[in-house]
Formats: sequence, C-alpha cells, structure tokens
Amino acid sequence: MNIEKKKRLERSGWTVGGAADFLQLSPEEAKFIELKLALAAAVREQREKRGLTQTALAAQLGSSQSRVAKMEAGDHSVSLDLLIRALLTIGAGSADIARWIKRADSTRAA
Amino acid sequence: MNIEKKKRLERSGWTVGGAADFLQLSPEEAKFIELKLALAAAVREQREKRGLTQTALAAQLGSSQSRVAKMEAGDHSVSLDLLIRALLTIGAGSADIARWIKRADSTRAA
DNA sequence: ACTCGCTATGTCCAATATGACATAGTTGTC
DNA sequence: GACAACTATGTCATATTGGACATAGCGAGT
Repeated sequence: MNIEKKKRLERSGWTVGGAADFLQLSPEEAKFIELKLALAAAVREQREKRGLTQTALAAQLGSSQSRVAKMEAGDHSVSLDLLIRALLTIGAGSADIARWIKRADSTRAA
Repeated sequence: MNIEKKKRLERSGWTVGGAADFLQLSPEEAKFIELKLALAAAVREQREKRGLTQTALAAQLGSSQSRVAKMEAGDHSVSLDLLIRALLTIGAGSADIARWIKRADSTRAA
C-alpha cells in the first residue's frame, strides 16, 4: 500500500487496527478497506455516469446528500451495507458489484 | 423468489420494506438480501471447509460464537461488513468474494 | 464579485449492529 | 441416557452507523 493511499485513508478518518502504530493494518483490515474504497469509487463513477447529483441519489436512496458525499469519500462512518445499497439503487446488479470488488484486487498489486 | 426462501427470511427475522404487506420487498431490497444470504452461506461453507468451529472463527475474528451462528443463519442483525470481514479472516480474497457475490445472481433465476 | 448548483465536512440524536453472556438445542460417543 | 462438543436463539449494554441539518468550499456563468 503506497503513501498516497495512506494519506487518503488518514484524511477519511481511519484509525484502523488495535496496534498503536500509525496505520499499522493487518492484511485483512487492508483488504477490507481497499474493498470499501473500490465500491466508493464505483458509486461515484456510476452516479456520474447516470448524470445524478448526490442529492438526487440520496433521495432515491432515502438518505441525504452528506451521506452520499461521505460514501464517495470513503469516510469511515459509512458501511459496506450502505455502499452496496447505493449501488443496487443506482441500478447495478450482483454481477456488477462482483466486478467492482474483484477490481479491488488489482489495486492491491501496485 | 420462492416460498422456501421467504420462509427462510421470516425465520431470520426480516421485516423488510416500509410497505405494510408481508415481505413485500422492492427489487433492490430483494437483491440485497440475496446477497447477504449468499455470503452467509459462503461463511459456513468456508469455515467448515477449514475445519473451524464457530467458536474458533469467532476468536480469530474478535467476535463471539453467537455472532457467527447468526451470521451463518442470515440473521437480520448481521451486517455485510461483518460477513465480509469474516470471509477475509477465513482467508478469502477479493476475487473469492466477488465470485460468491456473483453467485447470488443465479440464485435469483429460480 | 455575486449567485447558483453541486459537493465537502462537521455535528447532532436516533437507529442499528456488536460482543458478551445465558441458555437451549443438536449430534455423536460411550 | 449421560456426557461432551458444537451450534442456535434470546437479551442486553455499548459502540457504530445513519439521516438530517448547518455551513463551508468550489467551479461556471454572468
């Protein structure tokens, strides 16, 4: 995991892992976060692709613009559940989601 | 979605959707639940494959046996986050998870 | 520079998820 | 059928997540 990514995580408010060290994440934690970030990116990508504003998506989703913003920012206060629900709401199917998740793997190989 | 599946959902404590009708779920809600069930099944499958007890997995995961049981039962009180964390802990990679998620699609086509 | 439409960030309180525990049920062995 | 090992279910206190709101930032058009 490179420096840029760490910065991104720090900005998003992650204080992962019980270990004292700054951002000393276990392999599982790392994968989990990568996964969330991949889906966060997918949400933004798909939303924009369909020409929706954050507010519009929020409405469809029964949520609020700020939540959507946080989702796309990969904020630590948003769960996988919400990300996936957002993607499903946007119109994605399980296969699409699977694809985006798989993509999280290649990101790892930087 | 067939009757058996509904029964399974009811047993797991789902009272989905705002609509009054009994288990009247929107397509997105349905997909979301299918997805959770697919992962729940994957957890059980993988755990057993590695000869772990629920208690053992719980320990590795920093959780408790009862949570693992609920996970595998597809209880409504367990989040996607936990399911995925469990799978990662068991040793799955993003690609595996993607595969199980994709599998949720075929289930749909009953 | 002002406004407008969109996005970002921070903070609330309510809602939901979590680990822990207790307890019941199941399955296999003797 | 008693015991042991494992799994299922219920409940609770605490922690995390969620929607809402306020407000700040930002780019484009005028």
